[in-house]
Amino acid sequence: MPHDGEWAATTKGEATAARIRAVALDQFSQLGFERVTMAGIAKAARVSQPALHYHFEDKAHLWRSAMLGLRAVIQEEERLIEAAADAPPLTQLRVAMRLFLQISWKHPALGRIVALEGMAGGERLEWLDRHLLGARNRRLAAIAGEAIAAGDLLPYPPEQIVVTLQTAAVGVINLAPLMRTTFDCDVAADRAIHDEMILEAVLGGFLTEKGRRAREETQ
Amino acid sequence: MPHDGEWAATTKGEATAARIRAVALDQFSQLGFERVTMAGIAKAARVSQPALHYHFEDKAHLWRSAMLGLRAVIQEEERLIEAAADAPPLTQLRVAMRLFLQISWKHPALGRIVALEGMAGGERLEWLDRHLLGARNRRLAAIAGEAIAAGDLLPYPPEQIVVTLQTAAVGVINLAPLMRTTFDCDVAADRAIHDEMILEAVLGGFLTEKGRRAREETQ
DNA sequence: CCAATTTCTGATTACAAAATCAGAAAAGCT
DNA sequence: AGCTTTTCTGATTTTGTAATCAGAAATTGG
Repeated sequence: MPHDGEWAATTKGEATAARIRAVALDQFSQLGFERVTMAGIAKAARVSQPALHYHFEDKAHLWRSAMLGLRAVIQEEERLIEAAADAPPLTQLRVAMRLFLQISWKHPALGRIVALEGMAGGERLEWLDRHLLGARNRRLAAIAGEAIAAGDLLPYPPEQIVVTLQTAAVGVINLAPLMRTTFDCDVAADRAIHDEMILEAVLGGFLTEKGRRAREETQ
Repeated sequence: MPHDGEWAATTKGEATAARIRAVALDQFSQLGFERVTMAGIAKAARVSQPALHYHFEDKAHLWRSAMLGLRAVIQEEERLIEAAADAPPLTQLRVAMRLFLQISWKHPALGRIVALEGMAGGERLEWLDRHLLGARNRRLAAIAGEAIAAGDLLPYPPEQIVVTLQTAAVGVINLAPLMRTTFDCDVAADRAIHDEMILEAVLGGFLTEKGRRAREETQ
C-alpha cells in the first residue's frame, strides 16, 4: 500500500522512495516542474518509470513529497531562530541570515524552487507558502519590523527588506550557471567571501548609525 | 516569405507578428519556456495556432524573436552607461543601477527570464549572454573593479557584487506573486520607496567610508 | 477590378510524456 | 519450504502539444 502521506519503517520500498525523492528534488530545482520528466527521474534513480507511480500517485504528489524532505531543514531553522528570541531583534536577524546562507549552500534546491514558483504563482507557490515557508518569512518580517522600531534598521517595508535580503543572499548561488557562462567563475569556490559580503555589505547596508554601533559592540 | 531575421515594413503581417511577440514575451517570462504552449500564445494573440508557425519557424525561434524585442532597451542602457564613462566609477555604478531599476519596472519580463534561464543553464542562457546581456554585465563588473581600485567600494569580487546588486534589485519585482501570497502586499504600489531602498541600503552597503563621503558630496 | 502575393485557418500528423494495468520478481512471514 | 504481501517491470493507453499541409481569405500592386 504505497503513496501515502507518511512512510513505513525502513523497508525496501522506503529506500527506493527516498532515492526517487532525492533525484526528484534535484531535478525539479534545476529545471522546474515542467522540464522534468518522470522517465528522466526514473532513469537517474535506476528504476522503471511505473515504479514512480507505484510510490507516488502522480507527478504533483512526487513534487510535494520531495519538498517535504526540506521541511525538517526549515523547522530546524525556525527552532534556532526562536532560540534567539530573547536577543535584540538585530541579533536575531543576523542569526537568521547566517542560517539562511548555511541552508542555501547545503540545499541549493530550496532557493531555486522558491525563485521558480515565486515568480510563476499558482498552486505550488500556495503549497510552499502554507507548508514550508510562509510562517518563517512572516516571522522574519516581524523581526525586521522590531529592529526598525528599535532604531537599528532603516525604516523600509519589512517584507521588502526580508525578501531583498534573501534574494541577494541566494543570487549568485541560484545563478551559478550564469556566473559561469558570463564570467567563467565558480561561485562555490569563494563561499566564505560571499557570505561575508552578504552579512557585511548587504545586511550592513540596512543598518542605521545606531545599528552599526551596536554591531561593533556585539562582535 | 515569413520567419526571416529582419522584418518588412508595416504590413499586415508585421502587425500580428509584433502582437505575437509581445504575448510570447509576457508568457515566457511568467511561466518559463516549457510551461508556455503555442496554442496558449495563439489564443492570447487572437490568431490560430498555425499562424505562429507561419511567422516563426518554431517555438525556439519565437522565443529568440521575442527576446530581441528587448535588445533595443539594453542597447540604450549601454549607451547611457557609456555616456557617463568620464565620471568616477562609483557614479557610473549609481547611474547603472538607476537604469537597471527603471528597466526592471518597465520590462519585468527581462529579469524573470534571466532568473529562469540563469538558473537552468543551457543554450538559451548562452544565447542571452551572447546577444543580450553578456557585454553589459562584464562592463558593469569592470566598472565595479575600478570603483574598488579607487577605494570607493568594498573589495569583494566584482562579478559577485554586480550580480548580487542586480538580484537584490529585481528580487521583490520578480517575486511579486510570492509577495502577494505570503504578505498580501502589492509591490508595484511603493515603487519609489523600493528604488530608494535599493540605491541607499543595498548599493550603499557596498560603499567604503571614502565612498560614503563621496556620495554626500555629489548629491 | 483582376491577378499575384501574402497572410492565415481547419484538419491532420507526429511525437513525447504521463498514467494505467496485468502480471513477474522479490521480500517477508509462519 | 510454501504462502502472502510488497515491490517493481514491460507493454500499452491516453493526453497534450509542436509541427505540417493543403487550401481559404485577405491584402497588395498593376
